[in-house]
Amino acid sequence: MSPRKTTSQELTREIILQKARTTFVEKGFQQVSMRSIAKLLGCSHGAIYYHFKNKAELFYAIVEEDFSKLNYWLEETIQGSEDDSTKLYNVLIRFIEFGLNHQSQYEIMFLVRNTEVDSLSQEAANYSYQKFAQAVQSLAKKKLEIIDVWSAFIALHGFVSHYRGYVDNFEEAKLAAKSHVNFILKGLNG
Amino acid sequence: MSPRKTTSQELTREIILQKARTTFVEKGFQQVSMRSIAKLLGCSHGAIYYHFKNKAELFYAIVEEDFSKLNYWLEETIQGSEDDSTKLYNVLIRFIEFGLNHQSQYEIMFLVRNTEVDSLSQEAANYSYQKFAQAVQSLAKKKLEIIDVWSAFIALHGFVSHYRGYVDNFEEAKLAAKSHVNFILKGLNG
DNA sequence: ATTGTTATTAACCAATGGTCAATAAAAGGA
DNA sequence: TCCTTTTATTGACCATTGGTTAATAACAAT
Repeated sequence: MSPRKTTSQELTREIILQKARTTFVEKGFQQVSMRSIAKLLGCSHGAIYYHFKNKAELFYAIVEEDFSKLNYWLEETIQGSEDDSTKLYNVLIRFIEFGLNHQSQYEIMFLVRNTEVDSLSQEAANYSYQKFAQAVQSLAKKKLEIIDVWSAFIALHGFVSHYRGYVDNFEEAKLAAKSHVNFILKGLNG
Repeated sequence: MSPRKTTSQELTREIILQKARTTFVEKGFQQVSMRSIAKLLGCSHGAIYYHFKNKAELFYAIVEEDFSKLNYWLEETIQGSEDDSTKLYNVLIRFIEFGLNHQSQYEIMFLVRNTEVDSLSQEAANYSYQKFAQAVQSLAKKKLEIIDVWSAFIALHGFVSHYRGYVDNFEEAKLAAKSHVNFILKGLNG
């Protein structure tokens, strides 16, 4: 009989995002229901729909934050003080690192082909790829074919796309990642 | 008031598989419901559960057939009469070709991390990789590191995993596929 | 005919994503 | 202080989903 909580315990966008993030990261998009998030928040599922249009939009709000983190990270690597070949290596490794440490987000951005989330994520994914391509091209020893940069990206994507679910974080796949990156560098430099 | 149809139109495992296959391939695992298959078959969804334990098992029965096709195809390529480097190229291309022409099946085998289908698909996926690794190793010019074979596989997987959903079949991504395979060959031979 | 097996139905269950009228708390005047 | 408007929340409701199961009709064997 209390259709509204007192100010102190009111539901904010930020509080929802915070709780939803950890839950999505733990269990993945499909396995999390709006009702389960509501239960964790101690509110009704209807309340969440007041703050977010639907499940996809709630999720996307989370994803967006993380992707700007990735872009920033790539940018930072380019600006760094190491020599170019080290930087290039780092860009590739860090892409994998990001993918495996933000599996749920990576899934939505680069894997899910669900019409619900598609139009939103497509744009951001493209932007992130542009950042990546730009980084690789500016750091490579020789002038690269754009198609080879694309292949390098696809090969990285394959790594993340496979190891996601098998490992919990980047650390667990670090060795394999390093070796895979060296394989890709052979493709780029050869 | 007719809890059973006459013999001529009886529901068999084969008829279900046939109809379900085309539907799954068209729309993907998640987008197809047991009820929608039943509607196409002109029976109730309960009837399907008589023939298959659940949705995952029905789908897996379909996947299994297609994967034995892939294994056979790889085998056939190794046995062929071309020279080894052509054969190697073909093995890589054909893996992609299979992936893009059987997207729904590929998804379940190599992408889905859903506990419902997992234990079943894991085995078959492993077996297919063994076939692939064996083929690549026997066809390469020089003795390959197993980790490099693995990287090649992961890189191919990335290609399929990305283009699935964007293209309807292999033909539409053929050019990109050829270029990607050449990229991978540089990694293997360099 | 009787019996047992096989196939099919339809009613049922618990979840899900999503909508919406009702309503109470808060905020802002007068 | 009282009245009004805005804002946030609830919970009942809807359609759809995957899955279960008792009832029963069709068939085959005896």
